[in-house]
Amino acid sequence: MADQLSRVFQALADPTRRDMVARLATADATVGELAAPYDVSLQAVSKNLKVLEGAGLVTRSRDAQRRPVHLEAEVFDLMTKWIERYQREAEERFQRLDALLARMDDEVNDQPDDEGAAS
Amino acid sequence: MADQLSRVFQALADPTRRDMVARLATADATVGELAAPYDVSLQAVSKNLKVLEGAGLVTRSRDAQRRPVHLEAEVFDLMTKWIERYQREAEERFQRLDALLARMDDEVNDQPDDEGAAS
DNA sequence: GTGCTGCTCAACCATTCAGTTGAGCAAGGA
DNA sequence: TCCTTGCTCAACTGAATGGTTGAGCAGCAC
Repeated sequence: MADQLSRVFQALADPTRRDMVARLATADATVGELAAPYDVSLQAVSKNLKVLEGAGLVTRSRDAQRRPVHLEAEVFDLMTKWIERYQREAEERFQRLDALLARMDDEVNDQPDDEGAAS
Repeated sequence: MADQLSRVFQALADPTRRDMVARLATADATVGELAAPYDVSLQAVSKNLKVLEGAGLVTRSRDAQRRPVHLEAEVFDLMTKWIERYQREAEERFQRLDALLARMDDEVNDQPDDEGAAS
């Protein structure tokens, strides 16, 4: 099976599942409540919940016949950590490039009559 | 076609593509360079790059026969904005629940002999 | 018990996806 | 000019995905 990070990204790649997560952020809900707004079968919603559950984004408990669904928001950290790492690396690289360009610019300005400076 | 946010999540759901993004964070690379570490055909890598490109995570330019690949890190913001919104909502909800529990606890402590306090 | 509600499981189907191979194209280098 | 390099496109394949329907089960209500 894929690693959790892959499963989280995969789970959120579907607009319906993202919408479910969005709604669960404000309140827990039963499968039926979650299914109501969508024009698909209850079974399809149940399947999507299984995907979210497999990614660790959601847990299901039991209350008589109902299976209330609860959002586990901590899993978001997995993603944000990954994203921020490479966002930061790319940003730092951009800064270095910027500094390099500035330095080259300075050298040109410091020696305006250098025979190599003009093209 | 799916919306961009879906395409970004979808693109990053694959470990190979995430690894490519990770490597592109430190330096641009050609298709061949990117393909080198993986045990798949060049065409497969080219296809994965197309997915990343479709998500806006990457752009390709031209340098003679080579097609240098460049990471566009700004797209990460799309994801982090989505994530942070619902992370925040879930967090606030948790805070409210916490406050409610604290308030209930206070009421019990304030009126310890209330006939309704004990079950 | 019987029946209703809320949900899951199993089987199936169409579509998408990640990989393959084979062909071909653009841009130097001989 | 022909060859090599670096890559893309097209067609195919097997596996996974997202949906369907039908059956069935757990937990109340009667």
